[in-house]
Amino acid sequence: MSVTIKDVAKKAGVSPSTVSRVLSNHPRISRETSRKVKEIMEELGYHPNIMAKSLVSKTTESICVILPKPAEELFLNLFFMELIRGIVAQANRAGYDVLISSGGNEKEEVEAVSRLLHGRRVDGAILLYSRQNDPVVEFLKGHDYPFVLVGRSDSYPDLLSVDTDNIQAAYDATKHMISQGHERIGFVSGPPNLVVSQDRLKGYYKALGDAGLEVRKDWIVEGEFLQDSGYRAMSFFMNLPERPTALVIVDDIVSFGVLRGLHELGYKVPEDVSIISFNNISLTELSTPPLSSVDIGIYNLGYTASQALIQSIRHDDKTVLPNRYIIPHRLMIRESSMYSNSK
Amino acid sequence: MSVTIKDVAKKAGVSPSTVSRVLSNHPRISRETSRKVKEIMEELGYHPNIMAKSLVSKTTESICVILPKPAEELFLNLFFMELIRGIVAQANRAGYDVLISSGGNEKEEVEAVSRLLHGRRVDGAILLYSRQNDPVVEFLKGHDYPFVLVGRSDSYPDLLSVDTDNIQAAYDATKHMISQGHERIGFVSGPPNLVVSQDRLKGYYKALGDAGLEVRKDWIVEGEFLQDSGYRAMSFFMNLPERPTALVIVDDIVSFGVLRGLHELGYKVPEDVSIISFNNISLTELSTPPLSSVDIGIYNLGYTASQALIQSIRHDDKTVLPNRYIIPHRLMIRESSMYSNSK
DNA sequence: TGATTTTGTTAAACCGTTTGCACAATAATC
DNA sequence: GATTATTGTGCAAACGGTTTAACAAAATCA
Repeated sequence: MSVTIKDVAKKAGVSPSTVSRVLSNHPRISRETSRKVKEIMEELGYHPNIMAKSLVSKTTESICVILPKPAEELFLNLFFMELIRGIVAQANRAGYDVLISSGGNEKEEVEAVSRLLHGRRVDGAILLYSRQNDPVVEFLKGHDYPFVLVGRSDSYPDLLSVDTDNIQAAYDATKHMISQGHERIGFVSGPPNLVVSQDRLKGYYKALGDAGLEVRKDWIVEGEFLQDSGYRAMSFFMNLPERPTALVIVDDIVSFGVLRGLHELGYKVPEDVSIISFNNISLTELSTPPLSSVDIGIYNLGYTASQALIQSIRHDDKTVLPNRYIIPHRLMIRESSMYSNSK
Repeated sequence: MSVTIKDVAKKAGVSPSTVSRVLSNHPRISRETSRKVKEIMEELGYHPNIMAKSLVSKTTESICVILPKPAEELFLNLFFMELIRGIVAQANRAGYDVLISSGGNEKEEVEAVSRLLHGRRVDGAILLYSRQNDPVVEFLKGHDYPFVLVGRSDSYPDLLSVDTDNIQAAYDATKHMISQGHERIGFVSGPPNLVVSQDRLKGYYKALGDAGLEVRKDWIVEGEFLQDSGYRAMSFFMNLPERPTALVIVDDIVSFGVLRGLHELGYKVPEDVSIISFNNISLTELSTPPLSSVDIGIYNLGYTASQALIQSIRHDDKTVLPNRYIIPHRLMIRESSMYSNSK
């Protein structure tokens, strides 16, 4: 049927092993033989059978990405796609293929991962934003399979992971507001049990502290990563006798809620309230006004995760590799915070 | 190292072939043997080596998805992720794995696909929104590999494809505006060379015709799938002596531009202008006001594509399969078009 | 009861590669 | 010129399964 190494060997008048050696650039193959064999391969349209190859080499040159179960927060799709792009780009460059898998629930996820790794279909796995006590993590750890975590590295500080420095990111965002002249800066946080919420809050505290500004509990509101949370936070702030003039918001999607609320009440952004949030999903440029946001380099997160995983797969244990990568962030200042608050 | 079929065989006191037969539910295996072997497999933690299996079976139980080269229009990410979710869900259910691939340019894409299919790494491919004269399509067609097109089926009417009935979708959207009492309905189209723009325009014409409404060339504007296009279309319309009271817009992202422009000029949606657009990407609910949109079932497109491809891979040529699947759409009516225009 | 069919199992070949070892031919060394 | 190293290639055994053909034992038939 399809042309094999033997066909090439026969036609070239050499043994299959020689052909194989030509393929892998074995040093002991003569210039001449190599040339001839390659010619025949071209002529016959030979393509190595990846399955056969990985059967003997015990390595598949591919990795898998486990998508968290169906994202309730739809906008996460933007996140994931960007991550996947980064992952695929780097993997392909390194000669690896990427397999996407997802399960309806945790049990199915473990089954999928188990099939892929036990069945020797992939060499390692990338986990996206895993929750704490993730059974998939336990599985992978238990079987010593190579894998890398994207985000939430704090839940598993000893594991290979790629993450954002959320404390610093929040520090920078808050600092930006301060440098615009704001002194009354509120914070809209996410679910308090998530490390990302905690870290961003910490950065906010730190920036206020460093600037000698007072922390006011009533200028901090917790919520979900949902538009509605933003809306509610906004009405809370706007009803205060003393209102913040700037808001640092834990996620872009929450900002959309805030924007909408402010718009309904007739407040102007950034004149009445300045806003900056996190993640810089592609919608931030589209909102009215365009939203300042901390770009956390999502593509880069994926790219680096892929790289780290492949490195760890190929690793020969002679040297020791870093197990934690922090991707730099940067402020994307847009209209929503372009206003100098001169008292 | 890892436990093989032979280990199981030895421990169970049977031959490897028997174990293999147990695995594939061969009818001639006795109840008793099967039970015992399965027990041992469980005990030893046996997992079949997929590589070995597919080496002999010449089938990999996996498919690949070719991502178009880096989307300039970022929002396409939402599209793709949703599609991929659908593809992966159905593939996994059918016992197939999904491999994601993307190339920086057309040449690389062909190389990637060639490696995957010639190398017997995957059994078939899914192409997302391929352009016309796609070299990847030519490659797959030329080698008789199974594949399916998502969208743009009109460029290749004879190939297996999954698509939306864009004419009908636009017809329905326009009809909706008419039923709200609008008689001056404008259309914001996309690039005129794309089949999707053409089809949606056709549907718009048809609906107007059926309702006995006049088609006015100055109420039709062409542009890109970009926010800016919407903005420009909006200013064009608003400067006309006789302005439309409703707009049918070829894509959600374009609508965002329109919304923004209207907002800046102080027009109210839907009171001054009603709006509906297409695709219902997850942002439509977030805009101010929430945007009416024709949901084209993106997840479903992916799901069906996956199904169709796997069916075609497994197909035994005895029966003939449909080669074109149309995914139903439905109107998602939100605030932007909830206004009865009584003259 | 002997012949025939059915049932359950196995031995061996094969799928397409890689790779350790052997070996001849050539080159380098003394 | 004999000895040793180097270079280029082939043989055959894996890798972990599936599958064809063969066969003994049990069941069915006449």
